Amino acid sequence: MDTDKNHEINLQASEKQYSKNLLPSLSVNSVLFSYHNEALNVLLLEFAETDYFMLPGGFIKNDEDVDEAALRSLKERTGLNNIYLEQFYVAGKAGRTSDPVVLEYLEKEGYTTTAGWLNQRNVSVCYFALVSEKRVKPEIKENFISEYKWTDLQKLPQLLFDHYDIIQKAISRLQADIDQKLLFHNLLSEPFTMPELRKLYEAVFQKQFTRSNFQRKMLKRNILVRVGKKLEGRANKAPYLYKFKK
Amino acid sequence: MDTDKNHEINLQASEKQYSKNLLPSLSVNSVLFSYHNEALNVLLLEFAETDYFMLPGGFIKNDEDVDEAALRSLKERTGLNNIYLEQFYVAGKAGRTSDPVVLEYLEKEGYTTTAGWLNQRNVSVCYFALVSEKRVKPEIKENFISEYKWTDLQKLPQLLFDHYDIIQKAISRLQADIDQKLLFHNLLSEPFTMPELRKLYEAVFQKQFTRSNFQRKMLKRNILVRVGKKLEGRANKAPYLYKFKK
DNA sequence: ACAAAAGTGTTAGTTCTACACCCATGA
DNA sequence: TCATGGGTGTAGAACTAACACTTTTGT
Repeated sequence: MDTDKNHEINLQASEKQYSKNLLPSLSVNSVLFSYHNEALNVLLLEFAETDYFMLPGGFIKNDEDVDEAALRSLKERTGLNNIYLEQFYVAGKAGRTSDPVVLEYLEKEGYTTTAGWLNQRNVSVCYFALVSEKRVKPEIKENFISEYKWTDLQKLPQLLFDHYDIIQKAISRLQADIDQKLLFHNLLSEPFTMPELRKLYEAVFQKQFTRSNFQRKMLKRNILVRVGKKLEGRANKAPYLYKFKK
Repeated sequence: MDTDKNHEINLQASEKQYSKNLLPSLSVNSVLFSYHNEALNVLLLEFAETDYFMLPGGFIKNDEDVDEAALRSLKERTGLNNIYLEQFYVAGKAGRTSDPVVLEYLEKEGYTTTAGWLNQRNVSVCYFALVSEKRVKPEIKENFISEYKWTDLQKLPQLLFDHYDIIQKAISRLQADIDQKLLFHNLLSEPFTMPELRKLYEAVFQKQFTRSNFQRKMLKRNILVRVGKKLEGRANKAPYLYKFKK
């Protein structure tokens, strides 16, 4: 009974998507990381002035690779072209998109349950992206989105759906890949100093690294080139500047 | 023009799936690994007596988690319940399901392009599964599938779609996870000997491990318990037997 | 006794870790 | 000249890799 009814609802919503040449029941979500103020930040969107936040996402066109869809939706949102993007997870739980906060809001505002993309069955292919600070100017044009903000990972607000879990999985994957794939150069603007690089690692792994050993380890990998000295007005020895070796 | 036509085709096929309560455009595929004859094997299905093979897969019910769908389709195919299953990739290229071999076969046999699940746009959530040898009795009930076989990874036949890439990605992920998540105990039947365990590692990584060092490394991790000696009729010292410590 | 293959030991080399020491800079 | 913080050195521990030696077993 009840499942039959839900099925009808899904079918209708799905046909709407098809009419726009979009794959039904499927979407992408992106965990967009930046490094700012010595902390790892993530881009969040506020849902309808509820103080609840969510990850940016988008749908997939019929004739478009899923990877392309992720790149396109980020480009549309941030204007950025050369973003490092990595697929890391599929969120596929059946009930993942029925969030009480959203349902209550829709009911209060008089939306029918077929109103939009919010509460139908949805499987999401999740990506994380790395961007240098300040390169991004997000734009909000979607329905239900009232605001965006960069949030320190240690101070996450309340998140809708399963987006908290998705963020945690993104962090795990970033930690696993940052060394192997040398991802850090997507988060720092060149040139950078060794202490800056170390603090980035400390933000990513949420732990301290011994200063001297960290420097030795990075230098031994032969992936950095010194490009001079940093002459800052600080009461200490000026650190060297480094660039990432191509 | 042409894209509009394809769109119509997809929509029709999609509605067929909905009528069976299945999510459209989305499926799961499983790379089912076993360890047999000192080699890593993978379960493949032959497509319509063409000598081309493919991975087992299945669709996702409307009210079912994607993970559940993967488990269910494996259970239906192999009868196994407690399988280790891990999601590792999403194959999402737009053209991935149009394989010339399949298209030619369908045309030759007089199928229309809306005939089945074979050549519509499809995004596949990929899992790898680990099973002890001999526990599996695959059954073939699908259309177009003429045979199944376990194949040595070093002797793969020609594969349809992007299934070769998927298998390679599965191996990479298995290599990355086998130590961390102690996956080997899903591939060996207990009790096992240290040489057997070593040969499993050599099959997974396709390289030799020094006998003495491998033993030391595994024992130091404190995850194995000796349960006696193997008294085999072999002209050499009988190796110890081990079980996996829970 | 011998071959085969398992268990154990040894040694040199490398890497990790903690900490000490020195150096440059601005107040 | 002092505090701050970056750069470099070093000794001990831990880990790695190659190889030698010993033990068990069936023929």
